[in-house]
Amino acid sequence: MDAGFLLLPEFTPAPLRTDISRRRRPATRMPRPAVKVHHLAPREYLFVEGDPSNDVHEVASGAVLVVRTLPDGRRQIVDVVGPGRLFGLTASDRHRCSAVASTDAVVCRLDRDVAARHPLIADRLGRAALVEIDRLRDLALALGRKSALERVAGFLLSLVGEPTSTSAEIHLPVTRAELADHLGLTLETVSRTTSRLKRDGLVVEDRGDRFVIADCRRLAEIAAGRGAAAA
Amino acid sequence: MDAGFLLLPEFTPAPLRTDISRRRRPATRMPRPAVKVHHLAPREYLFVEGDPSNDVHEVASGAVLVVRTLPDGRRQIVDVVGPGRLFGLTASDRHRCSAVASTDAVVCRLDRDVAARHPLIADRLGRAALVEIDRLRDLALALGRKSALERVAGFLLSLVGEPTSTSAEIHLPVTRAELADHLGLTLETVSRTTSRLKRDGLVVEDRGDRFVIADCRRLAEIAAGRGAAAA
DNA sequence: CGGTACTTTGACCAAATTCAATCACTGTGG
DNA sequence: CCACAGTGATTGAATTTGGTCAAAGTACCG
Repeated sequence: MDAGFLLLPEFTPAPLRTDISRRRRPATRMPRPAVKVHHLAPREYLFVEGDPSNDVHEVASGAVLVVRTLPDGRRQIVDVVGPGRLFGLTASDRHRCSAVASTDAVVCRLDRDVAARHPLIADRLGRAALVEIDRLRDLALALGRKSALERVAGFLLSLVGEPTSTSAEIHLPVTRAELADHLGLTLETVSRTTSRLKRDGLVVEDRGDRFVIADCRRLAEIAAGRGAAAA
Repeated sequence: MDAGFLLLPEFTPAPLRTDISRRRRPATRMPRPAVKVHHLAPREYLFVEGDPSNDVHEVASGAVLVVRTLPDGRRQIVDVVGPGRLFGLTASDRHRCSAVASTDAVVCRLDRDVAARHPLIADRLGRAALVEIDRLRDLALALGRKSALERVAGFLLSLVGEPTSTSAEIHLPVTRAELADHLGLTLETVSRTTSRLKRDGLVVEDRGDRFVIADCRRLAEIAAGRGAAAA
């Protein structure tokens, strides 16, 4: 596990990666704040709703789901956090979400106040909060106004690193059920939708959690609601 | 217009109010950053998607809608901003949302970098960002997992100031269409839902934009998905 | 009084959910 | 090595929630 190297590095507008391809280090030397490293098995919880929100977290490897739950069990995954991204931000002194690993994962935990006193980290924290806002607005747009096809297309695209190539290989770090809980759908609808994408030749699947997007541009058109058959 | 007094005061976890009931001032004296005051008519835009995001805004009076739009015109209102709240936060150097007044409104505009250098305001900005994250997560939960009835009930409750009394009077600062665009519904569904709430005696309506919530507790149960007839 | 903008209501429709098998893959034990 | 759970994914049929289309209804304003 190479988690120890990822000590709250400079912010990366990181795409979701399940492997760590490079390491970054702060531009200046500061006293290292104490970071606790956690290893999580799939479905293992890091914190749950109601826990004190004294610390912030960073994913070193794997993926962590941030989940908001209704009393009757319905749940909305508000974030799928991949390596290099911070999570656990809230204005409240208690978490209003839970955090679960969706794969084997390593996360770094850092005391919130310590982080706030460390100028470099504090800056990164502020930036991460703003990025989170942008991300959540996109999610709201998807949940409120997009069709199942558009939502799924958008999510698959979000797994692609650079928005470049016309084709890309991605790894789904979540099950269909989790995808459904993230996209406000049922797992059956998600399954039908991915099947349709395959049937239409937009993606090729190998082994359930591994996809090849045939044409990112087309998929992006669909995700943006500009696709021919948006429904 | 008493907007001049509201010079980015201390953060208030303010409920949506369309009248200014009190003023606050910073705890310490700092050189006043230059604030520009804007008066907006209903449906007047303050900024649109793509505009440079060089400044942050605060609503002094009225209400402002922050809107994310799809190329084909579908839109998601990601925030309904009432007096005392900041808006216009983003990680990007260009706005990815538009901001429109839904009523006559007064907003204060402040340069972002100036704000960042002003410790008190910077602090408030950071806090506001975290509050925004919590708010957007709630919205995502509503859009992704709640029924029309639950969404409308939740929105009406969000208009109530203190979460105290068993009954409360509220003012809707938005049209049915705007409410629909905020809750991911159509205006017809919103209308049907408010009608149902009236029929069931949960709210009483006078004059379209003025409601009396009969029993906040019951409405909260419904909004949380615990209500008897959640559908 | 007529016009405009917004809201309500109704009838019908469709996208997505629900319920229910079935299928595919993995790992285990005989 | 193969049968068999067990987990997750897919597919199908029926249902439902909310959307679409259309027609009134209501309030406000010149």
